[in-house]
This record gives sequence, structure tokens and C-alpha cells, in this order.
Amino acid sequence: MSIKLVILGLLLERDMHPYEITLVMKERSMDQITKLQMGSLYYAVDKLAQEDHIEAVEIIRSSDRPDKTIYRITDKGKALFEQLILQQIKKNEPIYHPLYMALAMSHHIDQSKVEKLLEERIRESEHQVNLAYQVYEEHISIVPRSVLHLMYGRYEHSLTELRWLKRLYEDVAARKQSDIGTPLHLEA
Amino acid sequence: MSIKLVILGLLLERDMHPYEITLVMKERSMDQITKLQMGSLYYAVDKLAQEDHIEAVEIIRSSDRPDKTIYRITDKGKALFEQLILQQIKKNEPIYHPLYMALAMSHHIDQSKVEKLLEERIRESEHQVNLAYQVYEEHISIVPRSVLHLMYGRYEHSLTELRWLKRLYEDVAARKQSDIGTPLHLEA
DNA sequence: TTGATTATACTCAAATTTGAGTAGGGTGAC
DNA sequence: GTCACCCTACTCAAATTTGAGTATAATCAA
Repeated sequence: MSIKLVILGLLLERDMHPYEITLVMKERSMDQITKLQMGSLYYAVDKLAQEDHIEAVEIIRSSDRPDKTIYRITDKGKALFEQLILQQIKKNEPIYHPLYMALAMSHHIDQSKVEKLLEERIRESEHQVNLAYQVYEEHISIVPRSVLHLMYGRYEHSLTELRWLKRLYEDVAARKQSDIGTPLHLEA
Repeated sequence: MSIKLVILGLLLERDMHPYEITLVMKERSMDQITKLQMGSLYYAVDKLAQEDHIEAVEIIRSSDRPDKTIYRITDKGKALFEQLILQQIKKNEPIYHPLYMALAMSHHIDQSKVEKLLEERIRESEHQVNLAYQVYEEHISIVPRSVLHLMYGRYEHSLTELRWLKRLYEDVAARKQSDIGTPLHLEA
């Protein structure tokens, strides 16, 4: 499970409390690559603590706020981290893409509605591309190279998606969605 | 939830039993775009049936095999299908990529191990690219255009991933993973 | 100044997913 | 001919995820 990897990886940099982990993830837009849900995060942290992969360093109590429990990674946790990384590289799991699936099945419904929403989605997608590029540029001088690769990779994938959406849009607008037999005439 | 969309979409083509849905999904490599787990599929089918979005048409019993329940989509189900498609196009959710995350954090571990596994992964990724292209080509004459877009899109994404992996590999092999401050010198 | 939103920090019940199990039949290799 | 493995079709308990809720403080505008 991906969130465990992130928890261990960030604790390898410095001790943190769970909420702080969410902040760092957002700062580096890691929440675009690994799903971040508070409930799952706290569950995973508890799990890791029960198994002695991480341990509480300090509990900060204030009368008015919830307690903050700061965690550190243990040696057992470091071993798990390595194992999970290697496992993930080895395993060949596809990347799921619900938007593509929805659009692939969209020929069953009213094409004018699809066309309309697709226009908005393309605009949103363009925005995402710019955002991703900006994040990449802003981090050039401040993150390790592998993290920079991550950011550039996100930019590339968002660009791939945008181009796909635009091609699809042409077809929807031309009401060709139900055609069978003609290859997509692709240049790229 | 993505699997519901697929169930409804396939039942829109013809009546099927759940196991048949898994076969069709694999045939069209839809299982590369939407996670397919038997348990989740049967759960979703039960759910849809309870809510009258689909209904049992026929139950085939043989003494030796488990019963097959064939389902059809209802009008209520058709409405849900449209709603889910439009919702999915509207919503802007990122695509999660655990492999990228693992590699982005891999600078904390032994680089020679990463290098080795990365070589295998690149070979596997090349294989996936070829496979995806082949699936696209083979389906040109037999699926609606929007489904063809899906297949071509998968090919493109796998190619984007392959190029990313190769660039990363160069850096790992050159032991540059921890460098900070140099932009990736990119041509594409 | 009151109301609205955002940030801090979690918690919990209910929904869903996972992973393993069940069980008979077919198929290919040795 | 038998052993191992895949195919057909699901089922189920346990693990995990989800989505909403909790509660306080700070910030900002109208």
C-alpha cells in the first residue's frame, strides 16, 4: 500500500506527526501521485506503529488542540521501506484511469452533453499541465533529482492526457464516436 | 466507483453474467484501465441489483457448476450510467502512480539494487508498450471509435512511462540520484 | 461584528476491497 | 495415467478506505 511507503519515506527525512505528513505531501504535490485521505493515513500510521516500523517520539499536548504525536522510523521500518520500494519496482501493475474508461463508454450517451463537458475538461486539463510544469520549475533547486523526475513525469503524463482529450474531442464534435473501422490518423 | 460504470456499459451492449463481464473486460484489456477484482465485481453487481439498476434475467443451473445469473440493465440503470459518465468527465481526479512514487523515494536506498530492478522493469515496460500497440491495431476494425481511442491512449501512456523510466535509469546508473539543483536536460 | 471560510488535528461507523478459499472439469506434458 | 495447472463461477471473513463528523482558532471581508 502506497501511503505506507510515503510515510516511511518522509520519516526517513525527519520525525513528523501525521498531519505534518499531509502538509509535506501537498507542498510537493505528492498527493497527485498517491491518494491522500486523512482516515487512511492515520490508519496506516497506527498500523506501522503497532508493528514497530515507526515509534512515537513525543506527544505534544495543549489544552485547546488535539494531541500531536510525533513519530520516528525504526530500523525495522527502514528495512520495510527498502523492501516496499524494491517490491513496487518489480511488480507490474497498470495505472488505472477512470476518465479514459468513462470516455471510452461515452458513445452510449447523448453526444452533445459529452461535447460540452469535454470542453470544460480540456480547459481544466490545460490548467493542470501548466501547474505541473510550474511545480517542476519551482523545485529544480530544492529537491533531490529523483523527486524532480517525479515532478517532470507528472507534467508529461498530464500533457499526454491533454493531447488525448483534444483528439477525442475532435471526434465527438464531428459525431464520429460510433464509427468502426477507421484507424485514428495519428502523427505523433 | 469505476467498476459500476463498466458493468452498466457492458450490459448496455448485451445481457451477461458477472463472470462473462470479466472475460469481456480482459478481451478488450479494460482490466488495464479499471481495476478488476472478482470480489469487488460481485459486490457491485449485487449492489446494482438491490437498487434496481440491473435485474436478473435468468438463472442457469447445472448440477456440477455454480449457478450463472444473467443480468440486464434497467431504465433506472441507463439513467445512472449517463449520470456516472458525465460525473466522471466533470470531476478532476489525479491518476495515481505508485511506481513513480516508489522511484521518487528510491534515493534513500542502495542504488545498485535499484539499478538492477530498473533494468528489468524497463524491459517489462517495453513489452507493455508493444502489447498495447498490438491491441490497438487488432481492434481497429472491430470496436467503436471511442474504445479505439482508449486503446491508443493506453499505448501512449505506456510509452510516456517507458521514456521516463529510461531517463531515470541514466541518472541512477550515473549515481546522480541525490543531486540537487540541475534541471533535467530534456529534449522532448 | 457577525458570518464565512480556512487551518489544525484527529476519530469513527459504514461501505468497500482484498485475498484466499471452494469445487469440479478440462488440458497438456512427461 | 497422473500430476500440475488453468478455467469456470462464485463466496466470505478480515483488512482497508471512505466520507462525514468533531472541536477550536485564526483570518478576512462586508
